[in-house]
Amino acid sequence: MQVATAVRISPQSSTANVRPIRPVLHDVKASCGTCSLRRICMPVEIGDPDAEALFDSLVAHRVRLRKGDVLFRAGDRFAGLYAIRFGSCKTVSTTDDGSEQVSGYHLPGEILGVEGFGIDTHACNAIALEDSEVCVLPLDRIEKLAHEDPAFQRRMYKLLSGAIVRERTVTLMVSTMRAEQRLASFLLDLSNRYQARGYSASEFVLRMTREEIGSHLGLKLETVSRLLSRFDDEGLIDVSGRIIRLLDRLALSQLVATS
Amino acid sequence: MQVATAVRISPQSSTANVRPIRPVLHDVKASCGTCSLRRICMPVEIGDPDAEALFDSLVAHRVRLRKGDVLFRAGDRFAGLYAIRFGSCKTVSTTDDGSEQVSGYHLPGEILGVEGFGIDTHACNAIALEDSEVCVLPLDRIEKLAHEDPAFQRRMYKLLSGAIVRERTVTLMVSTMRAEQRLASFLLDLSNRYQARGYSASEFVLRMTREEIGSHLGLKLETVSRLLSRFDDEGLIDVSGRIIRLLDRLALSQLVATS
DNA sequence: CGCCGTCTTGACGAATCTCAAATAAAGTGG
DNA sequence: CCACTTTATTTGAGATTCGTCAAGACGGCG
Repeated sequence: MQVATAVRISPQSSTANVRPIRPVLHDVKASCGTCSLRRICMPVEIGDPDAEALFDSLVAHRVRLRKGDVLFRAGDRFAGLYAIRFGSCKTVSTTDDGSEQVSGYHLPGEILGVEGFGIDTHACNAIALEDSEVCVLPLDRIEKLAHEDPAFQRRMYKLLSGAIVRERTVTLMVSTMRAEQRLASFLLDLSNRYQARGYSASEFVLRMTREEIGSHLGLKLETVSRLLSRFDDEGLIDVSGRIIRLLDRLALSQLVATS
Repeated sequence: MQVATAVRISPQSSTANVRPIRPVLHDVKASCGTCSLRRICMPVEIGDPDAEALFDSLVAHRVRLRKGDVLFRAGDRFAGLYAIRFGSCKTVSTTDDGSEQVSGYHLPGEILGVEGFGIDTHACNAIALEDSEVCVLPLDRIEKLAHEDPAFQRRMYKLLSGAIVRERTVTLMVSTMRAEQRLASFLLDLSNRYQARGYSASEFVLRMTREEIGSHLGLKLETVSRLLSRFDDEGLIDVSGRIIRLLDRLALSQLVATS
């Protein structure tokens, strides 16, 4: 049986020349039914007890990741989806002509790997930004469940189309907004997502470097740094390294809205 | 029964305040089996005669669109997917804060509406760029076929995940490439897609205005115009209004590849 | 304590946008 | 089919935003 293997990459090597160091597998009995993130992760439309029973067969096991570990790599055989249980991951997309970009910043309850669904290989790299744990949802179980339960089937479609819409929003943001608007938008989005997960909406820790944030927003690290400093000066936020406190959400929203 | 109605919008009104003028419905008996675009549009992995029979039930009818007609609008109830039979469409995404972008330029054989799949409403507007005809694939037929035929199910997943990957590529292009690279990339992509459909790879007509192209690439119309002129001066392409002839693909490719 | 990766800040330059005006093309009604 | 209106395109000059290069500060870790 093909299992997901998480490999750790040494900090200096970015993507090329990585060797598997430590396959980390945890075989915790996992159940979505008792998971606190279920609302966010896999909400079934109706509280159907049958569906709930089906759900418990979805997660095969969990994988522990340490900061920098690679969950999957572009070109890897698509074996299933991954749900973040705690921690955070980034996904990095690469083009044939060498350019590279942080395409996503993923929080607990979010599903990774959707871009490989239906294709046989993953199209990006997923890397842990801190010590994390993910639930492994094997492809065959997903397909079985989808076939048996129309509600779950629809949930899968929703997952995929939602990813399309989110990608478009990112494109739109990157191509129509100025740097300050992109960053404000990024901070507000993070705030909302943390809040939805029960964390503080006004204070959180950025798990990405300035460079990674810049890559995600189509900016250079110096621009990100300068803007964070400026937002701080203007009293919009409070920056202490990677700890961010939002002081004036309204002003941030207005900044995004200004043409 | 809810059917797709194509409405025509007057040129001056862009998106807001549009009224249905002329619901155009054609009830041509349609079959994928005999369609010349099948390879591109709905390729089934194996030439399975059973699958082919199923396929013929997929298209309910076809709709004729005139230039400027709206196929569906953001917020419209999602009733199914649309396959372009001839002609071309653009999709326009809007954010709540008012910014708007041409998110796609769609050619014959391409499927529209995937971003609404699994959600109950469409998330963007689809507008005909010229007189066109699209096949209507109603949701219930898609779901039925997907449930009965695993190969078709996989095809659907592939369609959705492919859209995710394509969106990411666009984001990456917009956020990492310079204007000239984006435009060169756009022209080469169009050329490839026309070729795949049996049209000339070296000469084609742009169905979008400079402004729409700019919107799609995250550029202003003046920049698009200037660059087209420059490519023409440099002998890379020949521009006559919206007719484009690619003269030096290699140079265009190299332009895209240069860091 | 010193190294290394990360972050901050400044000065300068290049890419792209904005504004403006002229020209070309397309659509409209007689 | 033509004159007229509207829209689309081209091109220039100047302004602006953001990237580039560079130097130093900060902070975690061995």
